[in-house]
Amino acid sequence: MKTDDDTALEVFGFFNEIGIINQLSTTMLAKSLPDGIHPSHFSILNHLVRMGDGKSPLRIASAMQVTKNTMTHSLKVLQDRGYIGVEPNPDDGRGKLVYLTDAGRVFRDQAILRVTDAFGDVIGPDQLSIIRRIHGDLELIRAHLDRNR
Amino acid sequence: MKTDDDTALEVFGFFNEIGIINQLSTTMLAKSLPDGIHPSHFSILNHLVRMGDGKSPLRIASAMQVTKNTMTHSLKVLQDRGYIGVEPNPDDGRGKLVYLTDAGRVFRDQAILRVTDAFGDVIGPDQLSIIRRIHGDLELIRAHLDRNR
DNA sequence: CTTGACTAGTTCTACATCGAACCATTATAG
DNA sequence: CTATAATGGTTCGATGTAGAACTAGTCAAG
Repeated sequence: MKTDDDTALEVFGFFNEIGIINQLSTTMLAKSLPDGIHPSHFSILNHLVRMGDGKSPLRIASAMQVTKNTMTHSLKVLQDRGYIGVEPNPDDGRGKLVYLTDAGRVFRDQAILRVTDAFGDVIGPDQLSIIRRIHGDLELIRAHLDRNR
Repeated sequence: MKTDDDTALEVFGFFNEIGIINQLSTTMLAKSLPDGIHPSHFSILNHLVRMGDGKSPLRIASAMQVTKNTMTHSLKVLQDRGYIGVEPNPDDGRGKLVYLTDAGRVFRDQAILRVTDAFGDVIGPDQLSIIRRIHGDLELIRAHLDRNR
């Protein structure tokens, strides 16, 4: 019969597996990006392209699951590189809005190509079918964790 | 018909989901550990308890998927706290061996209780069944990434 | 033996990230 | 209206982590 302890180990083992996969994939991603651009920066650009820009820093932070102070820092890096522009929100004196620049879009598109290449070398048909199989379940877990934070 | 780009987005979305789950679970874990003990530190203690101590720093680093310089740092923290002892390897003048102290074992056991509590509040039967369902697939992905690093 | 390649750990520097304290603006209650 | 609470961002200090260069010990080839 299963004890609570067994269950705990099961849960812990699961998140451990998640952590290592994250570690390995982040490292792969980092290696296929140019120097000075961290995976998290790329992720922000990608988010803005896919979801549309003109979002507030706080909204982006929430989507990326990082704190707002981290987002302040990351946006500064992207702004210094000329990939985004940050402007005050005309409707709210406290807020700001983030826009992609042309350079930002170009950089993101080129980065996608390089990243796709790098991952294509490692992710074969077998892995792809696993990814497709469990993606929905991962979404459920993520949504649940997010809701019960 | 599916293009390469669609596939890339699928793969990217998968790792993104993994990253967010990792982020959320790490944050949960961090909150249920006492101040000054990072999840990665806890993970090392846990590893030593489960796999047996007397391992070299490099072996532990490899198991945790961090670099050896990171491991040097983490072990120093654990040693300062009195949770581990580090001794020279009698069979290899270059190497060292890591041992758990009694305090380390006690701390780990207490931490397990607190962590189990915290996760028990969030992980219900539905989540547990998902975890059981996809754990094997995650192992496959992890092993593949590890092999093709 | 001795030299050159390899391995185990450390140190240094850089950076992403967090928590906490803080400022400015907006919203709400009395 | 005014005082208080809540919200959006920034700044500061601390810390985990990676990459590169380095030291010291081991191993292998001649």
